[in-house]
Amino acid sequence: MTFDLKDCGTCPIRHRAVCARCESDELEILESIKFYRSFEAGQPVIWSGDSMDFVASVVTGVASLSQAMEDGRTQMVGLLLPSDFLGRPGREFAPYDVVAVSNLTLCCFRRKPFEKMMLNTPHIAQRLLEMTLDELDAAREWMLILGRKTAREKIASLLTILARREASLALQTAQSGTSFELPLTREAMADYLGLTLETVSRQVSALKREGIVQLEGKRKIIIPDFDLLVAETGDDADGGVMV
Amino acid sequence: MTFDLKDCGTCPIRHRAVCARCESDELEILESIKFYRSFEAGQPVIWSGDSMDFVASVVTGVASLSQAMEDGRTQMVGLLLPSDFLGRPGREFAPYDVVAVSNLTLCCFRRKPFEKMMLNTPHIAQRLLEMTLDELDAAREWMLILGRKTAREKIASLLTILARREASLALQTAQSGTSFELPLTREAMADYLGLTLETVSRQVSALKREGIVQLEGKRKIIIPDFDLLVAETGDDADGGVMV
DNA sequence: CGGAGTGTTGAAAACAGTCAAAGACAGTGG
DNA sequence: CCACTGTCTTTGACTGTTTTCAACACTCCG
Repeated sequence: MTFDLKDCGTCPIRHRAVCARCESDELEILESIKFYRSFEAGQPVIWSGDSMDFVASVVTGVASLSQAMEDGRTQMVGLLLPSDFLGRPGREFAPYDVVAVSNLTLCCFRRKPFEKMMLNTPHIAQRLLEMTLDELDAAREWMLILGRKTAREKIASLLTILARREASLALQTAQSGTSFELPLTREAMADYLGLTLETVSRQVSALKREGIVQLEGKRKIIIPDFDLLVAETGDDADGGVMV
Repeated sequence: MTFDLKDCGTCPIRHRAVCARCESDELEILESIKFYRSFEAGQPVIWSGDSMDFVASVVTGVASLSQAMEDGRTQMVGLLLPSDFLGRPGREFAPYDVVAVSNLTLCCFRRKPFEKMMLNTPHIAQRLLEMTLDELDAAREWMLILGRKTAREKIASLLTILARREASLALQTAQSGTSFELPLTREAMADYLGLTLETVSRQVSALKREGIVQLEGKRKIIIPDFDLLVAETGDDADGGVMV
Protein backbone atom coordinates (compact mmCIF):
# COMPACT_ATOMS: atom_id res chain seq x y z
CA MET A 1 0.00 0.00 0.00
CA THR A 2 1.47 3.31 -0.99
CA PHE A 3 -1.13 5.74 0.23
CA ASP A 4 -0.73 7.91 3.29
CA LEU A 5 -2.84 6.39 6.02
CA LYS A 6 -3.65 9.74 7.53
CA ASP A 7 -4.58 11.84 4.55
CA CYS A 8 -7.95 11.40 2.83
CA GLY A 9 -6.57 13.39 -0.10
CA THR A 10 -4.38 10.51 -1.26
CA CYS A 11 -6.89 7.77 -0.46
CA PRO A 12 -7.33 5.38 -3.40
CA ILE A 13 -11.10 5.00 -2.89
CA ARG A 14 -11.73 8.65 -2.17
CA HIS A 15 -13.92 9.24 -5.23
CA ARG A 16 -16.19 6.19 -4.88
CA ALA A 17 -16.58 5.58 -1.14
CA VAL A 18 -19.20 6.85 1.27
CA CYS A 19 -17.15 10.04 1.71
CA ALA A 20 -17.02 10.76 -2.04
CA ARG A 21 -19.16 13.88 -1.87
CA CYS A 22 -17.65 15.38 1.27
CA GLU A 23 -16.09 18.84 1.26
CA SER A 24 -12.68 19.33 2.84
CA ASP A 25 -14.11 20.61 6.13
CA GLU A 26 -16.31 17.53 6.32
CA LEU A 27 -13.34 15.31 5.60
CA GLU A 28 -11.53 16.86 8.52
CA ILE A 29 -14.26 15.76 10.88
CA LEU A 30 -14.21 12.28 9.36
CA GLU A 31 -10.47 12.09 9.79
CA SER A 32 -10.89 12.71 13.49
CA ILE A 33 -13.11 9.64 13.98
CA LYS A 34 -11.47 7.27 11.56
CA PHE A 35 -8.92 4.52 12.10
CA TYR A 36 -7.52 1.75 9.93
CA ARG A 37 -7.70 -1.98 10.54
CA SER A 38 -6.07 -4.74 8.53
CA PHE A 39 -6.90 -8.43 8.24
CA GLU A 40 -5.09 -11.31 6.62
CA ALA A 41 -6.81 -13.49 4.05
CA GLY A 42 -9.13 -15.92 5.78
CA GLN A 43 -9.40 -13.94 9.01
CA PRO A 44 -12.83 -13.18 10.45
CA VAL A 45 -13.70 -9.48 10.69
CA ILE A 46 -16.82 -9.96 12.75
CA TRP A 47 -19.29 -12.70 13.62
CA SER A 48 -23.04 -12.56 13.29
CA GLY A 49 -24.50 -11.33 16.55
CA ASP A 50 -21.37 -9.47 17.65
CA SER A 51 -21.75 -5.89 18.69
CA MET A 52 -20.33 -3.53 16.07
CA ASP A 53 -19.03 -0.21 17.30
CA PHE A 54 -17.83 0.92 13.89
CA VAL A 55 -18.84 1.19 10.26
CA ALA A 56 -16.19 1.08 7.55
CA SER A 57 -15.13 1.44 3.94
CA VAL A 58 -13.12 -1.27 2.22
CA VAL A 59 -9.86 0.39 1.16
CA THR A 60 -8.06 -2.61 -0.35
CA GLY A 61 -8.89 -6.29 -0.61
CA VAL A 62 -12.12 -8.27 -0.59
CA ALA A 63 -14.51 -9.17 2.24
CA SER A 64 -17.53 -11.46 2.23
CA LEU A 65 -20.82 -11.28 4.09
CA SER A 66 -22.39 -14.66 4.74
CA GLN A 67 -25.27 -16.23 6.50
CA ALA A 68 -24.94 -19.68 8.02
CA MET A 69 -27.65 -22.18 8.89
CA GLU A 70 -27.46 -24.32 12.02
CA ASP A 71 -26.43 -27.42 10.11
CA GLY A 72 -23.51 -25.64 8.44
CA ARG A 73 -25.00 -24.71 5.10
CA THR A 74 -23.64 -21.28 4.19
CA GLN A 75 -24.74 -18.65 1.70
CA MET A 76 -22.66 -15.66 0.80
CA VAL A 77 -24.96 -12.62 0.63
CA GLY A 78 -22.50 -9.87 -0.16
CA LEU A 79 -19.05 -9.41 -1.64
CA LEU A 80 -17.38 -6.18 -0.56
CA LEU A 81 -14.76 -4.72 -2.86
CA PRO A 82 -12.67 -1.58 -2.49
CA SER A 83 -14.89 1.48 -1.82
CA ASP A 84 -17.83 -0.67 -0.62
CA PHE A 85 -19.37 0.15 2.73
CA LEU A 86 -19.62 -2.21 5.70
CA GLY A 87 -22.13 -1.85 8.51
CA ARG A 88 -25.37 -0.02 9.04
CA PRO A 89 -25.80 3.25 10.87
CA GLY A 90 -28.19 2.77 13.76
CA ARG A 91 -27.64 -0.95 14.09
CA GLU A 92 -25.71 -2.33 16.99
CA PHE A 93 -25.37 -6.04 16.21
CA ALA A 94 -23.93 -7.57 13.07
CA PRO A 95 -26.49 -9.68 11.18
CA TYR A 96 -23.89 -11.54 9.09
CA ASP A 97 -20.48 -13.12 9.36
CA VAL A 98 -17.85 -10.91 7.75
CA VAL A 99 -14.65 -12.57 6.57
CA ALA A 100 -11.55 -11.19 4.87
CA VAL A 101 -11.43 -13.13 1.60
CA SER A 102 -8.08 -11.64 0.66
CA ASN A 103 -5.78 -9.39 2.65
CA LEU A 104 -7.99 -6.54 3.67
CA THR A 105 -7.69 -2.94 4.86
CA LEU A 106 -10.70 -1.15 6.30
CA CYS A 107 -11.11 2.56 6.97
CA CYS A 108 -13.27 2.44 10.09
CA PHE A 109 -15.40 5.17 11.63
CA ARG A 110 -16.63 4.95 15.20
CA ARG A 111 -20.32 4.30 14.83
CA LYS A 112 -21.82 6.80 17.25
CA PRO A 113 -19.93 9.85 15.97
CA PHE A 114 -20.58 8.69 12.42
CA GLU A 115 -24.33 8.52 13.07
CA LYS A 116 -24.27 11.94 14.65
CA MET A 117 -22.38 13.30 11.69
CA MET A 118 -24.86 11.83 9.21
CA LEU A 119 -27.59 14.00 10.68
CA ASN A 120 -25.90 17.29 9.79
CA THR A 121 -23.89 16.16 6.77
CA PRO A 122 -26.32 15.42 3.94
CA HIS A 123 -23.42 14.61 1.61
CA ILE A 124 -22.74 11.42 3.52
CA ALA A 125 -26.36 10.31 3.72
CA GLN A 126 -26.88 11.09 0.04
CA ARG A 127 -23.91 9.03 -1.02
CA LEU A 128 -24.84 6.18 1.31
CA LEU A 129 -28.35 6.07 -0.16
CA GLU A 130 -26.93 5.89 -3.66
CA MET A 131 -24.53 3.09 -2.68
CA THR A 132 -27.27 1.16 -0.89
CA LEU A 133 -29.56 1.37 -3.91
CA ASP A 134 -26.72 0.04 -6.08
CA GLU A 135 -26.17 -2.82 -3.67
CA LEU A 136 -29.86 -3.63 -3.76
CA ASP A 137 -29.69 -3.85 -7.55
CA ALA A 138 -26.68 -6.15 -7.30
CA ALA A 139 -28.47 -8.32 -4.75
CA ARG A 140 -31.44 -8.65 -7.09
CA GLU A 141 -29.26 -9.67 -10.01
CA TRP A 142 -27.69 -12.21 -7.69
CA MET A 143 -31.16 -13.54 -6.82
CA LEU A 144 -31.78 -14.34 -10.47
CA ILE A 145 -28.50 -16.22 -10.58
CA LEU A 146 -29.32 -18.18 -7.44
CA GLY A 147 -32.92 -18.96 -8.27
CA ARG A 148 -32.96 -19.69 -11.97
CA LYS A 149 -29.56 -20.37 -13.47
CA THR A 150 -27.90 -23.72 -14.06
CA ALA A 151 -24.54 -24.53 -12.49
CA ARG A 152 -22.74 -23.72 -15.73
CA GLU A 153 -24.57 -20.42 -16.12
CA LYS A 154 -23.79 -19.53 -12.53
CA ILE A 155 -20.06 -20.02 -13.04
CA ALA A 156 -20.10 -18.08 -16.31
CA SER A 157 -22.06 -15.27 -14.59
CA LEU A 158 -19.60 -15.05 -11.72
CA LEU A 159 -16.60 -14.92 -14.06
CA THR A 160 -18.35 -12.26 -16.13
CA ILE A 161 -19.06 -10.16 -13.05
CA LEU A 162 -15.47 -10.41 -11.85
CA ALA A 163 -14.09 -9.62 -15.30
CA ARG A 164 -16.32 -6.54 -15.58
CA ARG A 165 -15.23 -5.29 -12.15
CA GLU A 166 -11.61 -5.86 -12.97
CA ALA A 167 -12.06 -3.88 -16.16
CA SER A 168 -13.96 -1.05 -14.48
CA LEU A 169 -11.13 -0.57 -11.97
CA ALA A 170 -8.94 0.14 -14.99
CA LEU A 171 -11.71 2.42 -16.35
CA GLN A 172 -12.35 0.12 -19.29
CA THR A 173 -15.05 -2.28 -20.39
CA ALA A 174 -14.41 -6.02 -20.30
CA GLN A 175 -12.83 -7.30 -23.50
CA SER A 176 -11.60 -10.49 -25.07
CA GLY A 177 -8.15 -11.43 -23.87
CA THR A 178 -8.54 -9.95 -20.39
CA SER A 179 -7.28 -11.94 -17.46
CA PHE A 180 -7.64 -11.63 -13.72
CA GLU A 181 -6.76 -13.29 -10.45
CA LEU A 182 -9.69 -15.17 -8.87
CA PRO A 183 -10.04 -13.71 -5.38
CA LEU A 184 -12.17 -16.66 -4.25
CA THR A 185 -11.48 -20.29 -3.39
CA ARG A 186 -13.67 -22.96 -4.95
CA GLU A 187 -15.52 -23.16 -1.67
CA ALA A 188 -16.14 -19.41 -1.57
CA MET A 189 -17.36 -19.54 -5.17
CA ALA A 190 -19.72 -22.33 -4.15
CA ASP A 191 -21.02 -20.29 -1.22
CA TYR A 192 -21.53 -17.35 -3.53
CA LEU A 193 -23.43 -19.34 -6.13
CA GLY A 194 -25.42 -21.75 -3.99
CA LEU A 195 -23.55 -24.81 -5.28
CA THR A 196 -21.22 -27.41 -3.80
CA LEU A 197 -17.50 -26.97 -4.30
CA GLU A 198 -17.38 -30.16 -6.34
CA THR A 199 -19.91 -28.81 -8.81
CA VAL A 200 -17.93 -25.57 -9.07
CA SER A 201 -14.77 -27.51 -9.81
CA ARG A 202 -16.48 -29.65 -12.44
CA GLN A 203 -18.05 -26.69 -14.23
CA VAL A 204 -14.82 -24.68 -14.23
CA SER A 205 -13.07 -27.72 -15.69
CA ALA A 206 -15.77 -28.05 -18.33
CA LEU A 207 -15.46 -24.40 -19.41
CA LYS A 208 -11.70 -24.85 -19.57
CA ARG A 209 -11.99 -28.10 -21.56
CA GLU A 210 -14.20 -26.29 -24.07
CA GLY A 211 -11.78 -23.40 -24.41
CA ILE A 212 -14.21 -20.79 -23.08
CA VAL A 213 -11.73 -19.88 -20.34
CA GLN A 214 -8.05 -20.68 -19.84
CA LEU A 215 -6.42 -21.29 -16.48
CA GLU A 216 -2.95 -20.36 -15.36
CA GLY A 217 -2.48 -22.22 -12.12
CA LYS A 218 -5.67 -22.59 -10.11
CA ARG A 219 -6.47 -18.95 -9.68
CA LYS A 220 -5.61 -16.94 -12.77
CA ILE A 221 -8.37 -16.77 -15.36
CA ILE A 222 -7.88 -15.77 -18.99
CA ILE A 223 -10.89 -15.08 -21.18
CA PRO A 224 -9.96 -15.47 -24.85
CA ASP A 225 -13.40 -14.43 -26.18
CA PHE A 226 -15.56 -12.40 -23.83
CA ASP A 227 -18.74 -12.75 -25.91
CA LEU A 228 -18.36 -16.53 -25.83
CA LEU A 229 -18.34 -16.40 -22.03
CA VAL A 230 -21.31 -14.04 -21.89
CA ALA A 231 -23.23 -16.42 -24.15
CA GLU A 232 -22.89 -19.05 -21.43
CA THR A 233 -24.46 -16.85 -18.73
CA GLY A 234 -27.98 -17.17 -20.14
CA ASP A 235 -28.34 -13.36 -20.16
CA ASP A 236 -28.93 -11.49 -23.37
CA ALA A 237 -25.89 -10.13 -25.13
CA ASP A 238 -25.94 -6.69 -23.52
CA GLY A 239 -25.53 -8.19 -20.09
CA GLY A 240 -29.13 -8.13 -19.01
CA VAL A 241 -28.96 -5.23 -16.61
CA MET A 242 -30.58 -2.06 -17.83
CA VAL A 243 -29.11 1.24 -16.70
CA MET B 1 -60.86 1.57 0.58
CA THR B 2 -62.25 4.11 2.96
CA PHE B 3 -59.49 6.68 3.09
CA ASP B 4 -59.73 10.11 1.54
CA LEU B 5 -57.66 10.08 -1.61
CA LYS B 6 -56.67 13.69 -1.22
CA ASP B 7 -55.65 13.94 2.39
CA CYS B 8 -52.33 12.52 3.61
CA GLY B 9 -53.65 12.83 7.17
CA THR B 10 -56.00 9.89 6.73
CA CYS B 11 -53.64 7.79 4.61
CA PRO B 12 -53.37 4.22 5.92
CA ILE B 13 -49.63 3.93 5.25
CA ARG B 14 -48.78 7.41 6.48
CA HIS B 15 -46.61 6.23 9.38
CA ARG B 16 -44.52 3.67 7.50
CA ALA B 17 -44.10 5.03 3.98
CA VAL B 18 -41.37 7.18 2.50
CA CYS B 19 -43.23 10.26 3.78
CA ALA B 20 -43.39 8.98 7.37
CA ARG B 21 -41.07 11.63 8.77
CA CYS B 22 -42.44 14.59 6.86
CA GLU B 23 -43.82 17.66 8.64
CA SER B 24 -47.15 19.08 7.57
CA ASP B 25 -45.59 21.78 5.38
CA GLU B 26 -43.56 19.10 3.61
CA LEU B 27 -46.67 16.98 3.14
CA GLU B 28 -48.34 19.92 1.45
CA ILE B 29 -45.63 20.01 -1.19
CA LEU B 30 -45.90 16.25 -1.64
CA GLU B 31 -49.65 16.52 -2.07
CA SER B 32 -49.13 18.90 -4.94
CA ILE B 33 -47.07 16.39 -6.93
CA LYS B 34 -48.88 13.21 -6.04
CA PHE B 35 -51.59 11.27 -7.86
CA TYR B 36 -53.15 7.86 -7.39
CA ARG B 37 -53.18 4.97 -9.81
CA SER B 38 -54.99 1.66 -9.46
CA PHE B 39 -54.39 -1.68 -11.10
CA GLU B 40 -56.37 -4.87 -11.15
CA ALA B 41 -54.83 -8.16 -10.07
CA GLY B 42 -52.62 -9.49 -12.83
CA GLN B 43 -52.17 -6.17 -14.61
CA PRO B 44 -48.69 -4.98 -15.50
CA VAL B 45 -47.61 -1.73 -13.85
CA ILE B 46 -44.48 -1.26 -15.89
CA TRP B 47 -42.17 -3.31 -18.07
CA SER B 48 -38.43 -3.59 -17.76
CA GLY B 49 -36.83 -0.95 -19.95
CA ASP B 50 -39.83 1.40 -19.93
CA SER B 51 -39.24 4.97 -19.01
CA MET B 52 -40.57 5.75 -15.53
CA ASP B 53 -41.66 9.29 -14.89
CA PHE B 54 -42.85 8.58 -11.36
CA VAL B 55 -41.89 6.92 -8.12
CA ALA B 56 -44.59 5.59 -5.80
CA SER B 57 -45.68 4.13 -2.49
CA VAL B 58 -47.87 1.05 -2.36
CA VAL B 59 -51.06 2.10 -0.56
CA THR B 60 -53.05 -1.13 -0.76
CA GLY B 61 -52.42 -4.48 -2.43
CA VAL B 62 -49.31 -6.34 -3.50
CA ALA B 63 -46.93 -5.83 -6.41
CA SER B 64 -44.04 -7.96 -7.60
CA LEU B 65 -40.72 -7.03 -9.17
CA SER B 66 -39.32 -9.68 -11.47
CA GLN B 67 -36.51 -10.30 -13.82
CA ALA B 68 -37.01 -12.47 -16.89
CA MET B 69 -34.44 -14.34 -18.96
CA GLU B 70 -34.71 -14.57 -22.74
CA ASP B 71 -35.92 -18.14 -22.63
CA GLY B 72 -38.76 -17.29 -20.26
CA ARG B 73 -37.29 -18.29 -16.93
CA THR B 74 -38.47 -15.73 -14.38
CA GLN B 75 -37.26 -14.81 -10.91
CA MET B 76 -39.19 -12.57 -8.59
CA VAL B 77 -36.72 -10.19 -6.94
CA GLY B 78 -39.03 -8.10 -4.81
CA LEU B 79 -42.47 -8.25 -3.26
CA LEU B 80 -43.94 -4.83 -2.53
CA LEU B 81 -46.53 -4.60 0.24
CA PRO B 82 -48.42 -1.59 1.55
CA SER B 83 -46.01 1.24 2.48
CA ASP B 84 -43.19 -0.16 0.32
CA PHE B 85 -41.54 2.16 -2.18
CA LEU B 86 -41.38 1.65 -5.92
CA GLY B 87 -38.81 3.23 -8.19
CA ARG B 88 -35.46 4.89 -7.77
CA PRO B 89 -34.82 8.60 -7.68
CA GLY B 90 -32.39 9.51 -10.43
CA ARG B 91 -33.17 6.54 -12.61
CA GLU B 92 -35.11 6.95 -15.80
CA PHE B 93 -35.67 3.38 -16.99
CA ALA B 94 -37.25 0.54 -15.03
CA PRO B 95 -34.85 -2.37 -14.54
CA TYR B 96 -37.58 -4.90 -13.64
CA ASP B 97 -41.07 -5.92 -14.62
CA VAL B 98 -43.59 -4.69 -12.08
CA VAL B 99 -46.91 -6.53 -11.87
CA ALA B 100 -49.95 -6.03 -9.66
CA VAL B 101 -50.25 -9.36 -7.84
CA SER B 102 -53.53 -8.38 -6.23
CA ASN B 103 -55.66 -5.29 -6.76
CA LEU B 104 -53.27 -2.44 -6.21
CA THR B 105 -53.36 1.25 -5.40
CA LEU B 106 -50.23 3.36 -5.78
CA CYS B 107 -49.58 6.84 -4.47
CA CYS B 108 -47.38 8.22 -7.26
CA PHE B 109 -45.08 11.23 -7.23
CA ARG B 110 -43.80 12.79 -10.42
CA ARG B 111 -40.15 11.83 -10.48
CA LYS B 112 -38.48 15.12 -11.33
CA PRO B 113 -40.20 17.20 -8.65
CA PHE B 114 -39.69 14.37 -6.17
CA GLU B 115 -35.95 14.34 -6.89
CA LYS B 116 -35.79 18.08 -6.51
CA MET B 117 -37.66 17.85 -3.24
CA MET B 118 -35.30 15.20 -1.88
CA LEU B 119 -32.43 17.64 -2.07
CA ASN B 120 -33.95 20.11 0.37
CA THR B 121 -36.08 17.72 2.43
CA PRO B 122 -33.73 15.53 4.46
CA HIS B 123 -36.70 13.79 6.10
CA ILE B 124 -37.54 12.06 2.85
CA ALA B 125 -33.99 11.03 2.06
CA GLN B 126 -33.49 9.77 5.62
CA ARG B 127 -36.58 7.63 5.52
CA LEU B 128 -35.77 6.31 2.06
CA LEU B 129 -32.30 5.28 3.22
CA GLU B 130 -33.78 3.42 6.15
CA MET B 131 -36.30 1.64 3.92
CA THR B 132 -33.66 0.75 1.35
CA LEU B 133 -31.40 -0.73 4.03
CA ASP B 134 -34.34 -2.83 5.26
CA GLU B 135 -35.02 -4.02 1.75
CA LEU B 136 -31.38 -4.97 1.34
CA ASP B 137 -31.62 -7.08 4.50
CA ALA B 138 -34.75 -8.76 3.17
CA ALA B 139 -33.05 -9.42 -0.17
CA ARG B 140 -30.15 -11.08 1.63
CA GLU B 141 -32.41 -13.31 3.65
CA TRP B 142 -34.07 -14.21 0.39
CA MET B 143 -30.67 -15.13 -1.09
CA LEU B 144 -30.16 -17.71 1.64
CA ILE B 145 -33.56 -19.19 0.83
CA LEU B 146 -32.81 -19.32 -2.89
CA GLY B 147 -29.28 -20.62 -2.61
CA ARG B 148 -29.33 -23.13 0.19
CA LYS B 149 -32.78 -24.28 1.17
CA THR B 150 -34.65 -27.38 0.00
CA ALA B 151 -38.04 -27.06 -1.70
CA ARG B 152 -39.84 -27.93 1.53
CA GLU B 153 -37.82 -25.40 3.53
CA LYS B 154 -38.49 -22.76 0.88
CA ILE B 155 -42.24 -23.22 1.15
CA ALA B 156 -42.13 -23.21 4.95
CA SER B 157 -39.99 -20.06 4.87
CA LEU B 158 -42.39 -18.25 2.56
CA LEU B 159 -45.40 -19.15 4.69
CA THR B 160 -43.53 -18.03 7.80
CA ILE B 161 -42.65 -14.69 6.20
CA LEU B 162 -46.24 -14.09 5.10
CA ALA B 163 -47.61 -15.09 8.50
CA ARG B 164 -45.21 -12.72 10.26
CA ARG B 165 -46.17 -9.86 7.97
CA GLU B 166 -49.83 -10.54 8.45
CA ALA B 167 -49.30 -10.49 12.20
CA SER B 168 -47.21 -7.31 12.15
CA LEU B 169 -49.98 -5.47 10.29
CA ALA B 170 -52.15 -6.24 13.31
CA LEU B 171 -49.27 -5.15 15.55
CA GLN B 172 -48.82 -8.66 16.91
CA THR B 173 -46.28 -11.46 16.58
CA ALA B 174 -47.14 -14.57 14.61
CA GLN B 175 -48.83 -17.19 16.75
CA SER B 176 -50.26 -20.67 16.50
CA GLY B 177 -53.75 -20.67 15.06
CA THR B 178 -53.24 -17.65 12.80
CA SER B 179 -54.56 -17.79 9.30
CA PHE B 180 -54.16 -15.63 6.23
CA GLU B 181 -55.07 -15.35 2.59
CA LEU B 182 -52.24 -16.32 0.22
CA PRO B 183 -51.77 -13.32 -2.06
CA LEU B 184 -49.80 -15.39 -4.57
CA THR B 185 -50.69 -18.02 -7.15
CA ARG B 186 -48.67 -21.23 -7.20
CA GLU B 187 -46.79 -19.86 -10.16
CA ALA B 188 -45.94 -16.62 -8.35
CA MET B 189 -44.78 -18.63 -5.34
CA ALA B 190 -42.57 -20.66 -7.68
CA ASP B 191 -41.11 -17.50 -9.19
CA TYR B 192 -40.46 -16.17 -5.72
CA LEU B 193 -38.74 -19.33 -4.51
CA GLY B 194 -36.87 -20.42 -7.62
CA LEU B 195 -38.95 -23.57 -8.05
CA THR B 196 -41.43 -24.91 -10.60
CA LEU B 197 -45.10 -24.57 -9.88
CA GLU B 198 -45.46 -28.36 -9.74
CA THR B 199 -42.87 -28.60 -6.98
CA VAL B 200 -44.65 -25.83 -5.06
CA SER B 201 -47.94 -27.67 -5.36
CA ARG B 202 -46.40 -30.95 -4.22
CA GLN B 203 -44.68 -29.43 -1.20
CA VAL B 204 -47.77 -27.51 -0.11
CA SER B 205 -49.74 -30.75 -0.38
CA ALA B 206 -47.10 -32.55 1.68
CA LEU B 207 -47.20 -29.94 4.47
CA LYS B 208 -50.99 -30.19 4.45
CA ARG B 209 -50.92 -34.01 4.49
CA GLU B 210 -48.64 -33.89 7.54
CA GLY B 211 -50.90 -31.42 9.34
CA ILE B 212 -48.29 -28.65 9.48
CA VAL B 213 -50.66 -26.33 7.64
CA GLN B 214 -54.37 -26.55 6.86
CA LEU B 215 -55.97 -25.25 3.68
CA GLU B 216 -59.38 -23.68 3.25
CA GLY B 217 -59.92 -23.56 -0.47
CA LYS B 218 -56.72 -23.09 -2.44
CA ARG B 219 -55.69 -19.80 -0.97
CA LYS B 220 -56.48 -19.59 2.71
CA ILE B 221 -53.76 -20.94 5.00
CA ILE B 222 -54.23 -21.90 8.64
CA ILE B 223 -51.22 -22.59 10.83
CA PRO B 224 -52.21 -24.74 13.80
CA ASP B 225 -48.75 -24.72 15.42
CA PHE B 226 -46.43 -21.92 14.39
CA ASP B 227 -43.32 -23.48 15.94
CA LEU B 228 -43.91 -26.64 13.95
CA LEU B 229 -43.88 -24.61 10.75
CA VAL B 230 -40.76 -22.68 11.78
CA ALA B 231 -39.02 -25.98 12.49
CA GLU B 232 -39.48 -26.84 8.79
CA THR B 233 -37.75 -23.67 7.58
CA GLY B 234 -34.27 -24.85 8.57
CA ASP B 235 -33.68 -21.62 10.52
CA ASP B 236 -33.04 -21.69 14.21
CA ALA B 237 -36.03 -21.22 16.46
CA ASP B 238 -35.73 -17.43 16.82
CA GLY B 239 -36.19 -16.93 13.10
CA GLY B 240 -32.55 -16.56 12.16
CA VAL B 241 -32.53 -12.81 11.56
CA MET B 242 -30.82 -10.80 14.21
CA VAL B 243 -32.17 -7.33 14.96
C1' DC C 1 9.02 -36.24 4.86
C1' DG C 2 4.44 -35.64 6.61
C1' DG C 3 0.49 -32.87 7.11
C1' DA C 4 -2.86 -29.31 6.10
C1' DG C 5 -5.23 -26.89 2.79
C1' DT C 6 -7.00 -26.74 -1.77
C1' DG C 7 -8.61 -28.72 -5.91
C1' DT C 8 -10.00 -32.65 -9.17
C1' DT C 9 -12.48 -36.68 -10.56
C1' DG C 10 -15.65 -40.82 -10.29
C1' DA C 11 -19.87 -43.46 -9.08
C1' DA C 12 -24.20 -43.64 -6.93
C1' DA C 13 -28.11 -41.40 -4.91
C1' DA C 14 -31.45 -37.87 -4.26
C1' DC C 15 -34.01 -34.04 -5.28
C1' DA C 16 -36.33 -31.16 -8.28
C1' DG C 17 -37.60 -30.62 -13.13
C1' DT C 18 -40.20 -32.02 -17.32
C1' DC C 19 -43.99 -33.76 -19.69
C1' DA C 20 -48.62 -35.21 -19.56
C1' DA C 21 -53.32 -35.70 -17.95
C1' DA C 22 -57.03 -34.57 -15.32
C1' DG C 23 -59.62 -32.15 -11.39
C1' DA C 24 -61.60 -27.83 -9.26
C1' DC C 25 -63.67 -23.67 -9.80
C1' DA C 26 -65.45 -19.22 -11.57
C1' DG C 27 -67.37 -16.78 -15.18
C1' DT C 28 -69.91 -16.57 -19.67
C1' DG C 29 -73.45 -17.06 -22.71
C1' DG C 30 -77.00 -19.90 -24.73
C1' DC D 1 -80.05 -23.80 -15.40
C1' DC D 2 -76.40 -25.97 -17.68
C1' DA D 3 -72.79 -26.71 -20.81
C1' DC D 4 -68.59 -24.53 -22.17
C1' DT D 5 -64.33 -22.15 -21.53
C1' DG D 6 -60.25 -20.70 -19.35
C1' DT D 7 -57.42 -20.41 -15.36
C1' DC D 8 -55.40 -22.42 -11.56
C1' DT D 9 -54.08 -26.53 -9.26
C1' DT D 10 -53.05 -31.34 -8.33
C1' DT D 11 -51.03 -35.70 -9.29
C1' DG D 12 -48.29 -39.33 -11.75
C1' DA D 13 -44.38 -41.24 -14.25
C1' DC D 14 -40.06 -40.43 -15.84
C1' DT D 15 -35.71 -37.84 -16.63
C1' DG D 16 -31.71 -35.42 -15.52
C1' DT D 17 -28.81 -32.23 -12.97
C1' DT D 18 -26.70 -31.55 -8.86
C1' DT D 19 -25.37 -33.48 -4.48
C1' DT D 20 -23.16 -36.81 -1.71
C1' DC D 21 -19.57 -39.78 -0.53
C1' DA D 22 -15.09 -41.20 -1.51
C1' DA D 23 -10.50 -41.33 -3.27
C1' DC D 24 -6.69 -39.06 -4.94
C1' DA D 25 -3.46 -35.11 -6.80
C1' DC D 26 -1.00 -30.89 -6.00
C1' DT D 27 1.41 -27.28 -3.36
C1' DC D 28 3.18 -25.02 0.41
C1' DC D 29 5.57 -25.17 4.70
C1' DG D 30 7.37 -26.59 9.05
